Amino acid sequence: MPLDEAFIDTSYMSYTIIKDKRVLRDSYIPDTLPGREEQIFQFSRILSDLLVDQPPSDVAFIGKPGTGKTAVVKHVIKKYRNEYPNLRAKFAYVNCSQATTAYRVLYQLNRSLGVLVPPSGYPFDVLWDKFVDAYMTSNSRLVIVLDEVDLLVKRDGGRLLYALTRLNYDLPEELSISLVVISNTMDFLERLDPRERSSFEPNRLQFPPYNHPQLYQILRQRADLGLKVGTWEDEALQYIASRVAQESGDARRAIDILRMAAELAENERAEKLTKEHAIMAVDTVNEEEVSITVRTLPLHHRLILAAIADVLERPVVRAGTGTIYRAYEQRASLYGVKPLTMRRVSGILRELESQGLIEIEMQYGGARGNTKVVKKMALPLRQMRNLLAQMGIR
DNA sequence: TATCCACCGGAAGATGGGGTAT
DNA sequence: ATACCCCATCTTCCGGTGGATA
Repeated sequence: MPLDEAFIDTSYMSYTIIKDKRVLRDSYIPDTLPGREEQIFQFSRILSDLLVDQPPSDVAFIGKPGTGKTAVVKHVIKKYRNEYPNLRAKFAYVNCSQATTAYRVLYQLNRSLGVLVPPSGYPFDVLWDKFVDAYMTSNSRLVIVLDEVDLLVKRDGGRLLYALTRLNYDLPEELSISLVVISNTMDFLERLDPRERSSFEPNRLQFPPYNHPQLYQILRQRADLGLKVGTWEDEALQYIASRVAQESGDARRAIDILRMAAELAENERAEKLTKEHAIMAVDTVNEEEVSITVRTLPLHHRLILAAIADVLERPVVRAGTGTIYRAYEQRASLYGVKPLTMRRVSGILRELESQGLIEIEMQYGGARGNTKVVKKMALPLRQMRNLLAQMGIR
């Protein structure tokens, strides 16, 4: 018997529940996607034009966060790459949340064609020409996936989309560019100006929120792959599934909760992941998420958040933009910085809303005027205060 | 019916900080 | 060193908005 065996403490191992942590992250893409069979079928069918060397039509994936849009795209593209290695087609995937400007998207596209250009400092036209040149000589059809395209369109107004679709008219028969755009909402299509809309009319693939049985299947799949046999109770999965189905149908969130529940169970050296762990995990995931986003917030965003807490503390006062702004001015002078303008603060309130840190409701009319009113924060006031205090704002 | 209040949100320009090329 | 680029963040400016009020 090996000598060192006696010196290794293996007792903690018997409590281990997690088998493969990667599986419990939402970036992991499993071999099958429960509940998205129809979308996979549709998208595969659209791409199948490539098999007869025809250009596939453009597609728009529409659906709320965590409804499997990105997963379906990656899944199907992977399948095509594996099953048809000799296909005369290239796929390029760009996530516009990392590349929010036309310049940076083009930078990514160049890279995926093997052209290295500087990440900034170059004239846009040069990047465009390089891209076109590189594509012309590639001798294959191109499918460009633009994930979170609404972020790009918001800034760029869709000029890049227009340029890319227009390019098709100048290409020879055997070349083509097809766009697959992914978006949370449909309103980015309305943001495009009329000229663009007439040349860009994608097929629409809807991604509805997952329901309870679908979420259960997803969790079941992750548990089977990522957790050890017999270390979890079915009830826990059912609880997460029903909870998430009610509030959002967001699979990403369900998977997060499952992972957190498993970690909680391990931490207290439980033998099994139970429903109680799942219940606790819901709150913990919330806290963790908020804490992470608040930590990355710039100074003035934090001051505004603190000002909102100040105002909400006095329930008599309406937490409208004006009141919040005056509280923020005090915070700023206390902190010794020059306050931003009201226009800017108004915009930041919207930013905080879209980051899920506050809830806003519009109130129209009256002598009090039109204003945003903050209804509540993502965490109880005390917790939010603590968080801000940790960052020197008290 | 006109006006006003108190804020909304688009557009455009300023600012400052990153970069490249010569 | 100089002359260009890109770009996020703010400021400035300004035409809405809709019930309350005169």
